Amino acid sequence: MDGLTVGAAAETTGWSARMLRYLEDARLVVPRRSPSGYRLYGLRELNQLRSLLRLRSRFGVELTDLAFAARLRHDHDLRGAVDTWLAGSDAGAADWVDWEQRKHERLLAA
Amino acid sequence: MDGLTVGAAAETTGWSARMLRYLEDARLVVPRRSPSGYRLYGLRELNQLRSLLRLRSRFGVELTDLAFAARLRHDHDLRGAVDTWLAGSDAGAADWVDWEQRKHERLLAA
DNA sequence: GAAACATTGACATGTCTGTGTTAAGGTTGT
DNA sequence: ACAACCTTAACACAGACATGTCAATGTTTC
Repeated sequence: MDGLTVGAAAETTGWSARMLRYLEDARLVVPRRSPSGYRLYGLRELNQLRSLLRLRSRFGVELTDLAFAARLRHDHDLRGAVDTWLAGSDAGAADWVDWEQRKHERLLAA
Repeated sequence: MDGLTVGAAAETTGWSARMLRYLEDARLVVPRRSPSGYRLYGLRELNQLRSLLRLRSRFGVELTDLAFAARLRHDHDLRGAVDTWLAGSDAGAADWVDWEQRKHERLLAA
């Protein structure tokens, strides 16, 4: 029986059982299941849960923020688009001129 | 007359004037001001607004997501913490717990 | 000086997030 | 077999997010 059931995991991590199920829905911390369908939290998941609590309390990170960061990490197109947007938005970006120039040409063409 | 006023900027970009003010509150697109306090949108801001629209429609990126991405880019501590957390929950993590677990999974799958 | 714009501030609303609770039923351990 | 767990599903609700709209007031333009 390696793995804590949802109530035990809740008690040792500080989350509520409800939130553990919610976190699974959000695909942020997904435990494996016993043959009868019980959630089983192993060391890995317990560590994820504890560090997630710290992330929230120390940095005010929302769960949606983390989900987005995960998406950024996996979707390379999205990451490029976001990075480009942020670069254009940062005053100190070195490639800003180039970026603006291309958009300007598109503008004039329209 | 360098810079469009909020209504004109709204019309050429496709946003509403209300949303332009909201985006300024969110610090995503911040125009400069005329001496009397009118918002003045230059090329840079107009480009930001247009590409922001594309980001949303093409990738379903929310404004809060973008704000968080901007925060990630500037707050190095936060970025490290988030990256660490994602590494611990990703399949490709180098963490020993994860490594151990993946070894088991590979064995079981074989 | 009036029309047409701008400003801030507030109220309204629909949707989503985070969380608790409760109901109807399956599983486990003593 | 009975208590104490677990499961999913649903209702509830406060707070935030994304928008619209309206009011009171200042600015630009003709």
